[in-house]
Amino acid sequence: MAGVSTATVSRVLNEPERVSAKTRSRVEAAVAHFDYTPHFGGRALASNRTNTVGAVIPTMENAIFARGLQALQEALAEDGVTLVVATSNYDPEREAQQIRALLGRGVDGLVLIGEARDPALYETLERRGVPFVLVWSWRRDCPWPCVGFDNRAAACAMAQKVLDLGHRRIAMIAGVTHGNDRAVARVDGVRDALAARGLRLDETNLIETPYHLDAGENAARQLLSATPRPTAIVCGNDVLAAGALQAVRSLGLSVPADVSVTGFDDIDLALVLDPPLTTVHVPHRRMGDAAARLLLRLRAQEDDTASVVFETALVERGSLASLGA
Amino acid sequence: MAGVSTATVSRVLNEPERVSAKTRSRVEAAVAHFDYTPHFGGRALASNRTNTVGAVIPTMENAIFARGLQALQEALAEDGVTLVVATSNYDPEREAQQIRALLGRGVDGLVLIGEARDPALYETLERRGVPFVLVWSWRRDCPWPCVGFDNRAAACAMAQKVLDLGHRRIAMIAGVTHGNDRAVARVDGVRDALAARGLRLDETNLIETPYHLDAGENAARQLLSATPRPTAIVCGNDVLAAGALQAVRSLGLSVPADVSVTGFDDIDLALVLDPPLTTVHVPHRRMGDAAARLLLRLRAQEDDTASVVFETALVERGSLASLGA
DNA sequence: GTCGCCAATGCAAGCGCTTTTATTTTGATT
DNA sequence: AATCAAAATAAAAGCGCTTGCATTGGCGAC
Repeated sequence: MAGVSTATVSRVLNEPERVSAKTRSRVEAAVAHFDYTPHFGGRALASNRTNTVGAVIPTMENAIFARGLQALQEALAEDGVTLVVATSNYDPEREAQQIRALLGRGVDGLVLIGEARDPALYETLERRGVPFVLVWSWRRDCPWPCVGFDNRAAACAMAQKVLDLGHRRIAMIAGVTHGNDRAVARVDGVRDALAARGLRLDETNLIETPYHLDAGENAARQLLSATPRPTAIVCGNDVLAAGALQAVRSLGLSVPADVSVTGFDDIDLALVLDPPLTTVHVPHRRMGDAAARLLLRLRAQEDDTASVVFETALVERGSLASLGA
Repeated sequence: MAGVSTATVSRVLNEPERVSAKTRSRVEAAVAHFDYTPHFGGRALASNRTNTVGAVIPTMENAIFARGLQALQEALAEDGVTLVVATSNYDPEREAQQIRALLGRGVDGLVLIGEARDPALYETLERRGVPFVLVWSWRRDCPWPCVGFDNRAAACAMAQKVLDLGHRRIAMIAGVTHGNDRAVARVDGVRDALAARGLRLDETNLIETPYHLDAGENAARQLLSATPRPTAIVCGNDVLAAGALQAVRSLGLSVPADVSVTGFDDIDLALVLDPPLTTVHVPHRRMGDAAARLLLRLRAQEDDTASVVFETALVERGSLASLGA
């Protein structure tokens, strides 16, 4: 209709500056007139790019991932890249499936949570030449590009704080550590802090449980049934801590007078609890944003593709108090 | 390598039963050996299907959508369909963009939130023949397939309950109604209940605000500064209600002794608040699931493609009490 | 043994786009 | 006006897959 070849139309759509203003406007008029949209498949086939990146997260039901994804998506959208999200429900097997499924869909890049993963998977990724970024975890000398923070150090700092306030009978409700390096690191961090004071986290004071409200509540109830009962419960995330708070309340005890409780992540929930949670603030949105940028740089084969590490901050609110205060 | 034509390979991958067992296993071996994955673009181009459905939601940061999406995705995955998610941030303009972007990506179907939308968009959708399902809203005679509940009736029931408990000075914190039929319906529902008793929601007792904790808190503070102050605040969702609870607390008042507060949605948050929220329970997961099934039926051109309406339930917890109790 | 039929497979034509190469147009320069 | 380089456009060759149709081979019936 514009009286030009398809090649020119393609150029108008992809590199408008290479087409003369006159032709361009004619083509654009035709495009608008027919409400034309390029066929995705044809495009992907011919150019071998999909402008799509995939993310595999454990679950959307945890606010931390939801928020990070939101930022990720927004940053990618700025570069015309679409985000495809899949969930693994904290199951390594399922995560591998989802990654393969996304590769099959021709994603140009991947965002994955954490580092714990079958080496064969990393091999596949490298062989295919699909760039990827690991988010949420970070450790020195990680061989892959990552955007995260030091879970272990952050958990250690939190435990130290608890110790500084005089607590000695400290228990922990951790997330399921199988296939979850963040959960592992958080436990290790707490252990580090205790060890520095010659203490240790014995089996009865450590419960590993899914990141759910109920699970946290049950775990806390169990921990609090010990005699003497712990004076502080360090939790693997805020959701578990919220559950713990429920348990304490239901046992007729009070936080922090009888038991202190700490969280991790600093989601909105932490703020509305009563008492508000002392927790570790993690910059979710900024991580999502940084992950997007790093992935885009990797995709463009740019030089500056160093991992990004974020600082966390201990946020003191009401759920942690000094012993006997 | 398997000594067969590409046509046969294609059949093995798509309609295995049409290939003899012997050939099939040879092809499968070759596929496994080379770790072959079909090229998505080629596939999409030749078959004109992508096995992808798109969803445009306001935000992932609200737990209700996160949970619904999770269910949606799981149900779609059972049929080998991938979900692509985009967000509009409650902006109709942006929603339209995202819908067009998804259409451009060749999605085979769409899941959209609510019904309020430029007719031109619906036209485009129909012209393209892309099936879609509207979720979260439902009203009698809605011309499009939808999976939702009657927001208006539910809000009305909640307001009625508040009235039944003796409250007369009732205020409301609503979500932004522009482009959001759910928010509109909830306000209307409350108005219905009040009107039935000869009352009305005047301007000073209705604040419209984004669905954020802070926003809810500010709105509640403003409402509570009136003299005489309202004895009950009905909120457009649980997040706003949580904010309202904060405001009440910060003013040195107590819930429900001084002010009652109600929510809507029944997210986890409602349960951990103190007092726990009286709210409207909405079956998020079941809606996501039902939406997936309906969309798959539409895609397959099946007959049974009627809209699905869910019942909501009023959940009484501690944040609402009878006046003067 | 031959024929016919059906199941299994191969052949080959696209699907709608991008991109390289070739051609035409433009316009600046002499 | 003629020339030439540069800019703009057209031509055409695929990209990797699916699918309608043609072909083959195997097998039962006569």
